[in-house]
Amino acid sequence: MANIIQLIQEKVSEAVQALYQMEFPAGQVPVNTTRKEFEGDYTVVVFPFTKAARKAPPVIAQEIGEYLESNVAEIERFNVVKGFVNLVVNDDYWKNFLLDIATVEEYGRQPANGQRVLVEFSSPNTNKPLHLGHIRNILLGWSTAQIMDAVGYDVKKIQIINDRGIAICKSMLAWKKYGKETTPISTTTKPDHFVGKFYVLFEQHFQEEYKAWQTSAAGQAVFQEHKKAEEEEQGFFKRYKNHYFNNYSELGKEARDLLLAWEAGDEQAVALWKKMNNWVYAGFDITYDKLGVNFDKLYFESETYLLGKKLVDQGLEKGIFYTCDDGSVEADLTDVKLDKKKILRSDGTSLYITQDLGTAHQRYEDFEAQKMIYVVADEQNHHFKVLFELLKRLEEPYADGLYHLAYGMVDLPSGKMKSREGTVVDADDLMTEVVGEVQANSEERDTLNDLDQEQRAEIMHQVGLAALKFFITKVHPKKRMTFDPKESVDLQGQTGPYIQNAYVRIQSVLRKWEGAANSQANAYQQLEKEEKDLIQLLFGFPAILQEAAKDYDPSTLAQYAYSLAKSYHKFYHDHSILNADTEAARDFRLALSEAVANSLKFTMKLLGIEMPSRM
RNA sequence: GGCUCCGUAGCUCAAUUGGAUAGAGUACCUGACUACGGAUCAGGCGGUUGAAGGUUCGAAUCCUUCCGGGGUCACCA
Repeated sequence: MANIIQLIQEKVSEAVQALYQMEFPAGQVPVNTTRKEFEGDYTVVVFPFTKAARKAPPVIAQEIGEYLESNVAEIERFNVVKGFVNLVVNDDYWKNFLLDIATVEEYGRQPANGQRVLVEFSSPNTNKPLHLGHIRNILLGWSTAQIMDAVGYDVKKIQIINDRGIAICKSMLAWKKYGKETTPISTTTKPDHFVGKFYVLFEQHFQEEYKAWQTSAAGQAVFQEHKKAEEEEQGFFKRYKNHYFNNYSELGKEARDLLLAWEAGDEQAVALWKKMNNWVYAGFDITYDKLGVNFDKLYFESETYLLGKKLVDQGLEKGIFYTCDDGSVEADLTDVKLDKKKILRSDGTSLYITQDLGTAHQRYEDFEAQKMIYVVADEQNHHFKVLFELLKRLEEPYADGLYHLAYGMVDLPSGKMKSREGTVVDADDLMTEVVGEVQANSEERDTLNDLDQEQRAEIMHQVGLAALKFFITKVHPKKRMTFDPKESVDLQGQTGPYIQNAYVRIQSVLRKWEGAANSQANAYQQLEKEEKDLIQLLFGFPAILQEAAKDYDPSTLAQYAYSLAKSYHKFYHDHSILNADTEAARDFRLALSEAVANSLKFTMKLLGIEMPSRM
């Protein structure tokens, strides 16, 4: 069956050729869905043809409308408003389309295209638990992976775990000093939270030490010597913190010594490092599991941080990089406005960018993917521009397939999340909270009392996570978003549970219907407006999926799922299904309901949201 | 300061990529089925799309300038 939009485009192109001898590519003919205040399904905008036609827009619109009406069987009639032709597609077309797809579980899914794509997301540090920022990252990454899979790619989900460096050493040191051999089990603490607690403890002790130093003779001397003109003491010491950590701090020295010991392969340091990281991984696994996500491969920074030096050598040979007087290596990207970039330290050790060069190359060797998507917050836009430019200059074969899926940070109503001020929203706490809200709500409603505890718990988890996930994924990735915990537990209105409820209603109807298999749906005449709205939404889905994949933007799917659910709720309210006037109407509406349920389920799956059949 | 992203209803977000009278949810007010699930539906209130110019049949969308906010400009990651 021909796609009606493409058909209209082709025929308009044909009409313009016949009527005005104008070449106009079919693909560029503007066809929009008709605004609801006018009669029609699709609208052709005729302004682009005015120059060639040398006629007034309404006249052109009339002529094109007449051409389509008599040359396209599916076009029943039309009307003209200014330069717009509103076209009415006949009911048979919509009916046939609906019956074709009604039982297709994942209408819109594309066949495999033979290409592979890697999606990197989450990528946590191992010194503290996951928080709200990670959740946005993970939802985006997971959803993007599902979307790429749905349009035909072979997708591999990966994360790089930042398991080394000074941060984890801080947690390690704090545990050694103040931990008294306690463990997650002995304190019945979720293990990643246990490790995070020691990171916080380190920061507290360090802060105390720093405060004391500030008022000491040594601290005051440094202040007097290094302060800028007119600089206040408070501002100076805030700025000086890193320098203090590296040059004066006792705790800083101990932490750095621990890092050096680790790098030298010191047995005790490595053993402690392993112990604490394993605690964190055990904790992450629980969180990932609750979020319903998983990965195909993990990369550990401790294993990859030395990669990249080979690429540096290659770059030097090719003349892309050069060695500075002090022995450090640099790339000059000033011609593309990216300034100069250090690639190696003067002592020959790697930098962040060096690692990323190396891991990109390594991933290509591991997977031979044509595309790699990095889901990383937009504060790293510059870093990725530089990284991609360097990989291009190194003529890496995948360089054209690199994409940084940058997303805006998540703010709270009170402002930015700050770990130092304790305003960071913990991922586990957040999930517990939404599920708790659902539970309270569900008890009032009392619709699940025939189920056992476990089944109920699963449903409430699904509903709670739907609320949380939809709240986040409905926002365009690029935008910085405000996360209001109060609103995120809403279960009414433009929410995940609202969409689930549409699905649940359909399941309930389908359960009640135990009719014969030979459907009368085909005999149905005269579509109701609400039915047509639903069919047109379903019809538009493949294009929306394509768009979501092209733009790496799950939010368009969230918007689609919401409007489909909304239209269904209205349809359900206005029209009786099982008690319809005729058998044909009943059967048609059952088919329509099934199609909507399938599309809702598929779309939500792409967003990482599960659909319960009751709630 | 340079570069970059953003600014839409009180609040949270849309707007078919330049199309018609800028739409949803929320909050507030009002209404709805002895009906297949009321986590629903309908109505009301709410806008100079940060400001001013420009481009054209048409601008929230493109260009210029300004205002406000974020990010970034490390031999940190």
